[in-house]
Amino acid sequence: MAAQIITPRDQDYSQWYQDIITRAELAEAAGVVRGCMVIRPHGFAIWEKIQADLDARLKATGHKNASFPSLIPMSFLQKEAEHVEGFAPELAVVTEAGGKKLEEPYAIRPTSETIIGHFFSKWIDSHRDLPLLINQWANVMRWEMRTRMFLRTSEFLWQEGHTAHATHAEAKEEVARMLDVYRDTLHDVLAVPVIRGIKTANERFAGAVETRTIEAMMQDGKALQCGTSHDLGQNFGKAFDVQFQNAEGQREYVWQTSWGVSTRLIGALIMSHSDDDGLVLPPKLAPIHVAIVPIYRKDHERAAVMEAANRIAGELREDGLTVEVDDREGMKPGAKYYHWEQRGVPIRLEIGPRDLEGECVMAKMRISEPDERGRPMKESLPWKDLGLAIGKRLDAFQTKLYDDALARRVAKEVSVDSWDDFADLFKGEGDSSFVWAHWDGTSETELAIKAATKATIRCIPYEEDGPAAEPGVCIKTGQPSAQRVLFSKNY
RNA sequence: CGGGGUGUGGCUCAGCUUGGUAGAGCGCUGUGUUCGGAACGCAGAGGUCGGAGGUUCAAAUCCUCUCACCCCGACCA
Repeated sequence: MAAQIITPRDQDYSQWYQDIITRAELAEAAGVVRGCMVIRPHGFAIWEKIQADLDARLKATGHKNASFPSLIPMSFLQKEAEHVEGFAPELAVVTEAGGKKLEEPYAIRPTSETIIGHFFSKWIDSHRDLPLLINQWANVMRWEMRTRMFLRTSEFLWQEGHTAHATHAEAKEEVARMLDVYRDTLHDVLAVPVIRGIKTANERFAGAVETRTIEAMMQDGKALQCGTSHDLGQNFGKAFDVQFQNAEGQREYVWQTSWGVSTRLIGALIMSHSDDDGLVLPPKLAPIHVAIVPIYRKDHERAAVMEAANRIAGELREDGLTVEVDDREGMKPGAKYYHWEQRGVPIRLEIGPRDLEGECVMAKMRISEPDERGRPMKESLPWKDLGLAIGKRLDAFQTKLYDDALARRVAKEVSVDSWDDFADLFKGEGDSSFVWAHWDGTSETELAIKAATKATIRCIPYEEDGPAAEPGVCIKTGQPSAQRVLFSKNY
């Protein structure tokens, strides 16, 4: 009888989320530092894989990595009025260093537009210096009032891109390009389908002219903002005096962009694919692809089985797979199955005396339908060309996770035209879905809807990512609307 | 910042009302039997009860102060 270690989703979704993180050893609350977490090796390995993939994409689009100080003079933050207003409440500030009170306090960076703006102004003189395409992998600190592991912690890891361009049109292209890079990463690597769109003024980044977003639906129907890309216009250019001389010899302010994704993506991963048995990882991000569980009773069996297990592991490693042989003594095979399933290992191989005779192994995918007897479906695979067979199954698994996540989202997407229907969808505490509805375009209406239902406008969708554009009337006020926007409760 | 809660072996907690030898389960160490979906026996190790002060012959327990963390609301990747 299986011990109920992970709280089922339908019983307590948020406890389930915590349990997954704990059991998979992804992270734990730091405890000694408010709102911070420790990302454990298994969680960090996933982050490193996301990083590696995304970093290659950023370089392929012409960006270069750099590193700026994690402390920012307070006066820098105050140079852009909306920016400081947005971030001031959540700043951690250093007022003393080296045993002395500082002349001017430093903020621990909540984001780096200001300090990078400062250096851009030093580095940019001519239109020939543009575009300037910089990325930084960094930690940032935002003293949030309420934290949740990976989704919102006081300190988190991210990448922040910062670019400067000669024209607004060019900057806008960059904003769109980078949002698509994020979309591609989420689709191809995380296997998380997203909707691209534009944020309303209420949800816009502090200091931006326009904020674009990718929004994913979690299994409970709530939205998670997975990445953003901002058109900063000339706001920071003016605040930090970032000017260049154009080909005609005139001085102009640069047009800037910034964009980022964070360790929140790991939260998105968990809440997109995992089940009541534990973490589920897409093969492209799994730190361990294959776990091999040897099965034996007697000593002579053990020797033969271990020999075969290690030999197979070696062969699979040569095929480029990461393989773990679970040779722990005194632990029954069943316990080992659960161990690796909770950690999200995509495929498990069992090898025992029976398999030695047939020169095969039993393979079990992390997610599989039950067989005729209601037991987990397993498949016998020959030793010959095992790496090939596993590779195929991992590819199929990667695709399946995306398809399943998309299907779940589509099942919870709905267009509504009456306020009663709308309110009904968000009635209960945990009720949420992706609701496409008309909106009159005003902040007042958006806020009124939020106050009534806790649902907010996640984005005004890209044409290709939302329902076909058709005019209508606002769900709340009856005023005219050009297109439907995406409403949901969010994390 | 408002409201609530919790601090006791590594983890989850009991003990506190009614002061009197610091406990359980899990985990850990050793050992033997087990081993194809979460095994069991035996023997062990491990705790200044968040901190400071007070009351008392005696404080995990009562009182005062304090610190930290967690949860619920308003902000955010």
